[in-house]
Amino acid sequence: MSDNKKTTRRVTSVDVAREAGLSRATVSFVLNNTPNQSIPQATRERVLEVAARLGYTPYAPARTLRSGRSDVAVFVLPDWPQGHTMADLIDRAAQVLGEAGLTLVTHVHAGEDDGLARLWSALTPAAVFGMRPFTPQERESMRRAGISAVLPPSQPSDHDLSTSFWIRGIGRLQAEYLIGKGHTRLACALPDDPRLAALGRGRAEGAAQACADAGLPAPVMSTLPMETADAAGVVASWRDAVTAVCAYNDDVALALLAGMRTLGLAAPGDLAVIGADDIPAARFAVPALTTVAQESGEMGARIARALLAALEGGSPELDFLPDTVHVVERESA
Amino acid sequence: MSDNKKTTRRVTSVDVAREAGLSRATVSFVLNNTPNQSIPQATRERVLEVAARLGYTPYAPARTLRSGRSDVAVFVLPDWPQGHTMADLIDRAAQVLGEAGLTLVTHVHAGEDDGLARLWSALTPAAVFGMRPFTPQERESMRRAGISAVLPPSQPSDHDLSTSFWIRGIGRLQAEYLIGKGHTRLACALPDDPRLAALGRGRAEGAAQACADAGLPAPVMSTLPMETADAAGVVASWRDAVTAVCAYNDDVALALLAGMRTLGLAAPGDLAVIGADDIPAARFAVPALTTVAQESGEMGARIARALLAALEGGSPELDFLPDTVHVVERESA
DNA sequence: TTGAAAGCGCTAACAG
DNA sequence: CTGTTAGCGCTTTCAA
Repeated sequence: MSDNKKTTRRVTSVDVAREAGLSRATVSFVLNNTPNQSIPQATRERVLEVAARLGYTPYAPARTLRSGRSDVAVFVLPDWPQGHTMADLIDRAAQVLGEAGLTLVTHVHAGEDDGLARLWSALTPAAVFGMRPFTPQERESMRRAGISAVLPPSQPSDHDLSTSFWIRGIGRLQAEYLIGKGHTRLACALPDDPRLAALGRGRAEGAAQACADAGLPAPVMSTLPMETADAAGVVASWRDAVTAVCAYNDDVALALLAGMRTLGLAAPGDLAVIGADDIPAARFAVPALTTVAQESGEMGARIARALLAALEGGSPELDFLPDTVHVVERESA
Repeated sequence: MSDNKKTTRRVTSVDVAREAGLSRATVSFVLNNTPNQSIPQATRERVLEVAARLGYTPYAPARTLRSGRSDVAVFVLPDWPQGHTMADLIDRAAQVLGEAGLTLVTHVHAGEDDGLARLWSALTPAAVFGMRPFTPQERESMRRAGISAVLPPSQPSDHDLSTSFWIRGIGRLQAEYLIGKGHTRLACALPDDPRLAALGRGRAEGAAQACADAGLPAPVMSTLPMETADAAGVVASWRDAVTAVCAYNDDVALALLAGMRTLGLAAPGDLAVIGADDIPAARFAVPALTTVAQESGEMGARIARALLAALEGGSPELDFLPDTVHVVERESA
């Protein structure tokens, strides 16, 4: 009749020990499979049985406090909307990390305040991955929080995602594809959303690089409003000067196509359009959108493995190689 | 020259106390703004200054171990791709929770293994929100982990998101809109992706409810493959029997439109189509897609407030009322 | 083979 | 007004 008044007290290893008639040490040994301990099979089973029966769960804070290491990895995401690409990446990364005993969580951070410091002190992650390089201050706060595995590393380099192959490579691949089709005057359609500005610039730089490598003039850079009429205006402004465009992503490409339709222009005849990300809507567009897709799951796995390596004390090797990205050829380019 | 060999030791409150020539207790009091303590302003400033200079950060595990409460909230997300809607929801929820001192992280969980139990014991969250009701086992594991604020609550009810207004309301609103336009024979286009099956069913049930309420026959239920040709097949199978369709979401609606185009059919003349979620691509479709949009930010705030209330010991009141969702009328219906 | 005990960093009751 | 102290639950040496 008398139900427990408050929330029932947590089941600790002491409870298990008492119930099993053993000491906490013994319990801890079997629960952690501590090597170099000769525990009789009978005792072992006894502990396991009692633990299960009592519903014992190790208590993370105590464990972390004692061992100095937590089992949490954090991916810090920017506040712009994430799509399938990121979802796949996270899924695979979580899987790889999980196999190594780490639990992956994500945290979206707009980058304004001191939010990240709060994150470290609320979570004490063992490893952190960010979509953009961390500032020296952020890096310092992580060091203080004792986080040893951080990606990307401090030196801006190829590891810097906003300039890495992962980002620039997309633009480069778009431009190379278009150039391969015989186009010589390109444009880059940049995203309207200010949060996407840096990414947009990164991808456009990749495209510019490809043009330079091919001895072509630099692409025209235009930011593309996400309204059909405004998009049409931008398209009109390109008249004759460009024959193909690298859109920041598929959403932008779709806006472009809509603007062109308004003007009575068709892709790829009047203007070739290539997108990025291969969202579900891309294949259903008219014309079906040619786009760049990424093996984001594979990238997630690589990130996870790099993080794990860093945890082991190695220096994180993170390479976003061309093999993780490819063109999906449809009709628009 | 000699750089510190290992990772420099963590700065603890003892360090601050020593440096400031005070005791840890005093330091703790000022750092936590403990009430009912009369600390001279001078001492207070001294502590703050030293703490800042040394770069002191409280250590979560110790704090949590001692106080029995963590500052972490977790949103458990299903493994299907999340879009803008969820991003907005999470952003706002994080903001509201942040103001209350809680840090929000998300974790994607496919629902297969014991992943959630691992999550609790790696994180010790104070509050948890899930997109779907938790199973009794999961609920039990949370209880054991001492998590007091959980949403949705145990009793399947309106709070059960897969049957709540949040989900069913979408389908209901789609159908009501279509019925309001004079349609009497509806179909529901369900998602192909098995991960989306439950959600799809929920939305379709809402639509069926609306038909029943209007004295109309139940809608035809068809799952729609995400391939133009296959989608066309489904559309063809509806011939004459349906004049309007509620698509699970905008991606499905776009596939539908593509299939119709193949058949030489146009919306809304031959078949009216309404989507859900209002993705960016919706407005650029031909014809522009009429869809149902949600005030997901507002919902995020409500979830956060309900969680906070639960933490205070109140019973979580979570209502997804009609005011969080509305039709965006464009051309396809 | 198992038990006793120390201590991780922090908070809060209790002394002084 | 400030310092001393007792644990929170866990791991892990060290002894028995």
